[in-house]
Amino acid sequence: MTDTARGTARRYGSRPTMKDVASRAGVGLKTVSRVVNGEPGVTPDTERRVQEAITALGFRRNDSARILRKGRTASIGLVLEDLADPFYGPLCRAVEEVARSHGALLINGSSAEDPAREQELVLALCARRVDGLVVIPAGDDHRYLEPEIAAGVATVFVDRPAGQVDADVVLSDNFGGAQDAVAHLIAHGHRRIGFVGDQPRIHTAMERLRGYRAAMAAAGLPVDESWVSLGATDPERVRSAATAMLDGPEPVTALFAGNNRVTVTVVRVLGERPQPVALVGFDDFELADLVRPAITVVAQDAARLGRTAAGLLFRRLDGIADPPRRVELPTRLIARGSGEIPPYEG
Amino acid sequence: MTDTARGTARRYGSRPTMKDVASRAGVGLKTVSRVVNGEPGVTPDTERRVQEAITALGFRRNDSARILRKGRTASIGLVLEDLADPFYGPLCRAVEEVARSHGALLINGSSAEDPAREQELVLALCARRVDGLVVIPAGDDHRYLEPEIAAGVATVFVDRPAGQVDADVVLSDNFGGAQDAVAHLIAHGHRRIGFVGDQPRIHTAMERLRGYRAAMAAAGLPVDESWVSLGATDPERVRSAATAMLDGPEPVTALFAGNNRVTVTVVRVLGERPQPVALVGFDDFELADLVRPAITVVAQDAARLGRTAAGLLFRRLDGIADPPRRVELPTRLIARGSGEIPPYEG
DNA sequence: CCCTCGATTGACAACGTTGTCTAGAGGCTA
DNA sequence: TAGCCTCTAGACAACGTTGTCAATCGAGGG
Repeated sequence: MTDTARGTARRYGSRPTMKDVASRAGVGLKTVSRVVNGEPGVTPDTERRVQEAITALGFRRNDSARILRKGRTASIGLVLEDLADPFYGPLCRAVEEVARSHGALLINGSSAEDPAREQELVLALCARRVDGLVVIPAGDDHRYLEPEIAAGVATVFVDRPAGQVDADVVLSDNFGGAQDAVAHLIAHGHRRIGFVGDQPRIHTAMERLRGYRAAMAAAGLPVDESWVSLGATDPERVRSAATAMLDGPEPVTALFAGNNRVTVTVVRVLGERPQPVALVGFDDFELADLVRPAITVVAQDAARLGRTAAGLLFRRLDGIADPPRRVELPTRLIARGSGEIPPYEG
Repeated sequence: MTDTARGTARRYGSRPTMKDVASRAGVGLKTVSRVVNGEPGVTPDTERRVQEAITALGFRRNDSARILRKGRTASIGLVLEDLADPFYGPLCRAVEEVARSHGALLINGSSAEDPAREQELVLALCARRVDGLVVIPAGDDHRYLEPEIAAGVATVFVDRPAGQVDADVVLSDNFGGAQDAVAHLIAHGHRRIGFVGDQPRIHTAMERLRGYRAAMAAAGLPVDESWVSLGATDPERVRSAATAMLDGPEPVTALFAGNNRVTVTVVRVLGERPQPVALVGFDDFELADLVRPAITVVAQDAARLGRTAAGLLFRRLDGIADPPRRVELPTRLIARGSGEIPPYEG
């Protein structure tokens, strides 16, 4: 296929290049480049001829080649746990908005809480030469990122700290939020309070557990180990864990649910029981105010987490190289009723 | 900076290339390429030397260059309305999973329901030479995509049909679902039913309106135009639209809410009124069963929409070139109570 | 009329990878 | 030992763009 032939009838699947545009417009390659990029030094007449050729051929600049040449991809990577989780949607969107305001695209992937998959995704993004990474860690050892960070891939961790790597991190005050939640229940007369949390290898789960224990200790209350469940995340296991606490030998009179999915399941479980049971959940969720009783929660601002992280990232990309920061965002207890239910002694 | 120097101490921000690995291992460039890609024809000893050099330098293949050379990016683009919307999270995740199973990454962006932004995003993705596109249209004219589609960018539209362009499309049965919803209300004795829908330029909004009218007509019921509200999407306007219908001269006794966000707002409005009002919402949402009364909805399977679309897309990428398909997925009426509330005559 | 200067334009190399092709080493057969 | 074949390995071009630099042209000044 000759260049002339390409200029008029191209094969399906192959796209015209600047060379094709150039030969059709009767100008040099570099002139096309100048027109495409709006660089000065092209007469209006030449520019018009080039524009016509561009339109006629349906030319669109190949950014792969541009990226290769320029060394910057104008894209950032986001690795999170699960896009379908309502907590991460707003976070992702917030990161996207910041990226957009800096002219960057967002490539993202879900780790499904699997460290191997997290690593695979992160390294795939590095191979694409994303300018920076926002990572919600699934694993607890990120040393595999060291060569990448050393090579200049700006990296910010969100929601959970990185393992074994010194980098920017943006967290919620999980410890303080959990303390507030449990203190709220204690203030309403509860002494036996259960905690249904996430996998123990997840940092937020342990921080929330720590907050739970601290609040209990601060009130001089003992914690029976049968009141603590970790790692039950699927609805069925959450259900049986909660039921065991409520019907056990030392029955709890209130529950603190460790994340939004756990809360939703616990709400269902409690709804089936004859007597009301107090509940505070970590993470706010839509309609929490419309369930009866309305659910008291410790709210994190997911969008703010994302915005803050992306902001830090672009700060790094702008060349600011001060030591890694650790930002902790406050949580907010939203009392809606379910936390004020007094203890019910069966 | 000499090649030797690069091999030992590289400048921050510049990464080693295959050339660096090759000179460090004392082999040719192509041999490194072979090792990196697991191609045969390398003796174990040579391979070991190359691997050592790779590890020592922290080499990672530059996929930008690879993409440029191979012509395939192994990435697909997804343009949707808003990632923070709980309807799109699962859809996005489903597309991602299909992409992953085909070894592709997902680049996505939110159009924020703005046609100009949709076009900007789509064309940016085309410039990146994504292999294919999944688009949830915001605009109604997609002729700007014609050169891209002609050039081989496989494109599938989801949730709403494309405008002026012949391409694969995956939809929910919005018309049928709306009919079901309204018929359900009619079956429970309602004769004056209001519809609070999305912007009229959105295809799904018009289809649902059409279903509403068809169901009313099928039951021989007149529709007072004060019962139809289109375009009120923000909570404040939905609130006043619903209130106007409920308190107007021809007050409605039931409401059909046109999408998940509208439904949530309407639930709030109804919760503040003394007497119960029947409601069916389009789109299911978490906790719809826990609100009192539990909300009857017409459910779409967002994940299935995404899976189906991505499946069609990869079919095209595998070279199957039959005429564009239009797939319509069924909706499901989930009766939970709010639709069975009988008419209350104030 | 010649020289200079600024503006416009294009030739060429480079970005880092992969596909093609060829060279060389070594083993086997006749 | 010659001839052939297989296997390993590297040289080189190409992908489509952008940065550098040099060439050309017209205008204006001496």
